[in-house]
Amino acid sequence: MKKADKHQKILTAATKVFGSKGFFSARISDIAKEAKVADGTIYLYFHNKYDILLTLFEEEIAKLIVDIKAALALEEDPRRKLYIFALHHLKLVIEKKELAEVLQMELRQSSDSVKEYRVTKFVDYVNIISGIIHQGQKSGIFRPELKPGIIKRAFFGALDEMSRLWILNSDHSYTVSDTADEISSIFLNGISLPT
Amino acid sequence: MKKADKHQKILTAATKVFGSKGFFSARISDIAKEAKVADGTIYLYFHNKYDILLTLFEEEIAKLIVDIKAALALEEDPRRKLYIFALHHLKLVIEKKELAEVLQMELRQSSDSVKEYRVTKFVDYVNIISGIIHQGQKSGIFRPELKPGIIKRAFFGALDEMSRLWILNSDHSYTVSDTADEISSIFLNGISLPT
DNA sequence: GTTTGCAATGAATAGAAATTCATTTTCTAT
DNA sequence: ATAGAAAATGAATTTCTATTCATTGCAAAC
Repeated sequence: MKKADKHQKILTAATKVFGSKGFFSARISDIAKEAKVADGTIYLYFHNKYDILLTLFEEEIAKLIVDIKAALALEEDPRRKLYIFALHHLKLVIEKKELAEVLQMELRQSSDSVKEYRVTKFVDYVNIISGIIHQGQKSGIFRPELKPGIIKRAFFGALDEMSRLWILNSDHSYTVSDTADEISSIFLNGISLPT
Repeated sequence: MKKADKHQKILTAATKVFGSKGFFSARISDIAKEAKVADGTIYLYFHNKYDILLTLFEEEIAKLIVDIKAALALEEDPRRKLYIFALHHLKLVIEKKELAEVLQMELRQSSDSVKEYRVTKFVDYVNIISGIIHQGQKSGIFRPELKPGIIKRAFFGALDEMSRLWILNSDHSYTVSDTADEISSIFLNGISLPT
């Protein structure tokens, strides 16, 4: 097995374990077991437990940003873009459940190092939304008096809370597309100028 | 000092410590120090570390639900009610910063016991919103095809995400009332029937 | 002033788990 | 086939901190 493979294998295992038990309750030996390597092997690839979490963020959120930007590049209309963002985000939550669980929990930790991290990668992701709002305001589709800084948060928060419902309760009363429809519909009605 | 005082003193200290370091990184000795009691004293009032967290939820969220229900009882119009909820919630975040931090973080933990807890108290709180939506739909003010189960989440998520911004970044670009205005305005526009 | 019972203390204990490292296994080049 | 290097192993060590409990302090009762 190539070195890169084992790096990824450990990260995948860590995602699973962190996702189900949370960072603090996860033991290195759990991750090792899941990845089918010895405990010590993990230290050949990562400095320590926290480094695994950081690397996971770094690599996974980066991928995510690339993906969603690619999807958005195909659209011009800000209204469509907002919908695409919602759909894409919610799909991700279903398809990469474990990763979503890790993000859900760990982004909220208040350890200083996570705080510092958050202001880089995570904010990049959320700023994609304010970009869309901005564009819509410039082209006269969205109400100009609304603050993109608040809307991006509100919109992201709305999506994120739905994820929480799905992840924590395994509740699937609502489908991804119903939810994306309904949330973007509320927001689009809420922020669009009357025509 | 009366017994009840010390119980409260420890809870207050715990709120502060959990809020700033998170449950897992907080040491019992940190809490003891903050409360100005000996480590052992804490065990005269609580069974264990986790019991402190649970009690904190139990007592504080209960107070919160009572408060907000009282404020809402004074209003009849569902549109006003939604605004009041937003304002009340955001005010709380500012006034009881440490409690808000604890809720932010700990409600997202995936330990089974927290999960179980969440389905009782916390859901009661969020259900206040769906109650308002329901009322508004019955009286023909809100679009009837929207699902209260999604809206409540979206609305709560939007508020909660703003809290996160304030708590984690000490960012105060936006005031409480501006934010409550803007978020409830977006939602009210988004969910109301055209008049 | 002494006894009694409850509350508080904090040093000692115990358990858990992150990390290390001497040893073993696997791979690579000759 | 074999030496030497590189990677992997997992038992032993170290660290950390929740919890315990023998001791001390204190206030009311007698």
